[in-house]
Amino acid sequence: MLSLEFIRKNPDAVRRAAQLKGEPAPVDEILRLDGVWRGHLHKAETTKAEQNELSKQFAKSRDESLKERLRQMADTAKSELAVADAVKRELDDLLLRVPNVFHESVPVGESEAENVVVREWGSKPDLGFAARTHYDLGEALGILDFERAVKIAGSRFAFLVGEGARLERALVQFMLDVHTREHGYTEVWSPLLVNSAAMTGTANLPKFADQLFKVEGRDLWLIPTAEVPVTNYHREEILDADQMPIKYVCYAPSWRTEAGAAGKDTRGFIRLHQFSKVELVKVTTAETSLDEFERLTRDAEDILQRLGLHYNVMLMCTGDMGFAQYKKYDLNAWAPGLDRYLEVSSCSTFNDFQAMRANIRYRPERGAPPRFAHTINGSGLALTRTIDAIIETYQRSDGMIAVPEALKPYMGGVELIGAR
RNA sequence: GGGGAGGUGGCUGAGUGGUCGAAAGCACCCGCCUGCUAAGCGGGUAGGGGGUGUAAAGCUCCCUCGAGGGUUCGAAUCCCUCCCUUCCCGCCA
Repeated sequence: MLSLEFIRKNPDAVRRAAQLKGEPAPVDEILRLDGVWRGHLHKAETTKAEQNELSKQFAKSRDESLKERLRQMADTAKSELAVADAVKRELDDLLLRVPNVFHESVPVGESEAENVVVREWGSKPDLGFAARTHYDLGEALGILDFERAVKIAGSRFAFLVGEGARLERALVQFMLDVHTREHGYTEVWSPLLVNSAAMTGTANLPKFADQLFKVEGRDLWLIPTAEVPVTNYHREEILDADQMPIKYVCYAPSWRTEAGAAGKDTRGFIRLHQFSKVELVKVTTAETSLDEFERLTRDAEDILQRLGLHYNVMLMCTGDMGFAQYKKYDLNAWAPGLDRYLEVSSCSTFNDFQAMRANIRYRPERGAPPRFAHTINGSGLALTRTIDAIIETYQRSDGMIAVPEALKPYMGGVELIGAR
């Protein structure tokens, strides 16, 4: 969230950022309630101060004639505070609904059409024959099964079978190994159900409740990304600056309702209610967050390069970047069969927006007052669509799929999927 | 699931109605002392919010002893609800 203080001092900047993001922002209502809140709070606190003073006198003198005044003061302080608290709750709720501002390097734009490709790696492969889609190939090879998933769970679910499931496991191992051994991340295994406080910390609540699966009758939600539990790992903590940046990598399944995506990507292994992801999360100081964000993006890109997949890096424009993000890159891998790019990673930095919600702070130096940390995350990578890109990029004219060099050590001797 | 114990500052741990945001110890910081280090001596060290201030500093007030309610002029201390930790029993991958 943005702090009340920041909104007080920069109401126009907040309004402008929200408008360019295409998000509503109740700035006027916040400023109004802020005045009301402070009025009642001030009254409550001054009354309380008088009461405390007189109460001390009473403790000494036991002068019963003071009691009636004390009682009145207590009543006044209590009722004023009750009003102040009620207004503050309303205010806090509105604050959670104000979108983040964005970095000056973010292009202004309304839709994905105004996103900017900042770099590309590799080129579209020339297969020498008509490329088939991953779902066509996958079903033919028996490594992807959508029909049976419908029977078990419904649409937007899938089974990976045999060498398909093995491919997913190989990718997970490969990515975790690279990020832990070469990029310096600490591996984390986390709860896959989290409470509302955690969801609020990463800004999935209150605005995006309809995107989440909820456990009936309990304050537990299925995570839409490991970003939620891992970022919240340090909630309510004050960290030491010298232990930062903190870097975690976490493999976890993710669940999303895909509300609002009806009819979109219904075909194929692209947009599912459940998918796997290796997630990168950093908690950094204010000074280093932009650099660390660039590095995290490169760490994710490194996986694509090692897999030999053509991709681009796209800088999201204001209208396409989202409520909480301060700056965001998407990594899009080329899928020759689909003849389009697939978003395999989304890397974002949040400034102190999430840290403020989750109350993650650090002490810049010994004895200094705590500051809010900066949080960063990105997929490194999403498994589902990476598998699509691999299948379509490494397909052969005979319908079999070559295993990328980097994955061979993880495939238990399988070098060609479909050969058996 | 049943029963017992317990949640206090960075840590350990006192504190059962007022003078307690909180003894003491540890840790850490600043001085002094000292060939150097250690020891010793003195001082300091929680977080949040409001007001004032151009701002920083400062001053001042309020809140916070797991969370939320309640009793009381006054609550870390009494009462209620919830959460969590731990031990014993039961169950279980």
